[in-house]
Amino acid sequence: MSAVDNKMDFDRFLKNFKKHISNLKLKNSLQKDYILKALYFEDEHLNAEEITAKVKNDYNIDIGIATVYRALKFFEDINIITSLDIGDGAKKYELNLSTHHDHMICTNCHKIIEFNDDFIEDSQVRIAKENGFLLKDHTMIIYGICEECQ
Amino acid sequence: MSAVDNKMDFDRFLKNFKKHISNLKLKNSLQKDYILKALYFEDEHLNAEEITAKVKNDYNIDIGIATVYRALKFFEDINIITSLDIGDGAKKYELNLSTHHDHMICTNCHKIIEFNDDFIEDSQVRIAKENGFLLKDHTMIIYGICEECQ
DNA sequence: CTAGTTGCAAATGCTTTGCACAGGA
DNA sequence: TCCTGTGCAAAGCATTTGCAACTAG
Repeated sequence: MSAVDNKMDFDRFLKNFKKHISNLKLKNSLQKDYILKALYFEDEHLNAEEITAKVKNDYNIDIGIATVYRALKFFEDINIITSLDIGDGAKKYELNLSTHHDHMICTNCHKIIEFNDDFIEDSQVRIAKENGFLLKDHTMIIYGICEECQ
Repeated sequence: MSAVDNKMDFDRFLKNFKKHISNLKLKNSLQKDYILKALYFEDEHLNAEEITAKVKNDYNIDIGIATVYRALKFFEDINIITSLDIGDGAKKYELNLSTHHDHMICTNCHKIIEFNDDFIEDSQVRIAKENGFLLKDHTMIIYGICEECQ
């Protein structure tokens, strides 16, 4: 995908987001826009500190880490981002752009690989049903050693 | 299972544990014994603070929370306990008594249900292989609303 | 004997909160 | 305007670490 497409896509994404929170009668801000931009253009999963640094340095926006944490909680509440705790200190965050996916993490270099598996999705539905649960969501993390680290 | 059986089982478990760390040329302690006892006899998944309280109050053993954290890390390293982060603050810990299992959590009452699913286990092996990962472990948490809370 | 363990308290690191001010609807 | 969001600094919490005393092997 070219940089131009990427930018166009982000503009569309941002427009949808603004409409969405407008419908919810919530308030937006410059800072929130740029946090989304950071998450959109960064392939890695970012934590709060990394987002703060990126918005400050790359986009030259004045922002405090408290604002980032508040915005991330806001985004998670309205379900446009997902947080991921891989157990190495700070939580990482990612946009909910595509369908649900899970994560595989290299315990050596901490690389994160996303995967989507229909069997897992189906199993989750079945297991919830078997236990009388009303399914909401699931997270699955597979730990291993990636090809390069072996 | 009766209380007597339970006690016998724990005695056997503890004896095996002592032999295990003796083989590894590691050192045991009274405190570690009682942390294992707390985990063994408590059905709930306990966090560090709860373990400390139980050892202190129920078994009248002098223990500090730092020791509990250090012991838990020790146990996790030699693979006799597993930690579980359900995202509500402190990590919870459980003994590795039976085979691997995953968790389903009620987002309303925070009840934890354990389940074991062969399809999930198989999928995990297959996904790791597909991505060239050397499989080590996985965690899966299904979130939903339990029968009573619906 | 001595390396690893303990309790305590202080330190750390991530996240949240109080407050006065600024800015979006 | 009004209400909510913001940056800053301080507070909060779970977890870790330094240290001197202790203890299992």
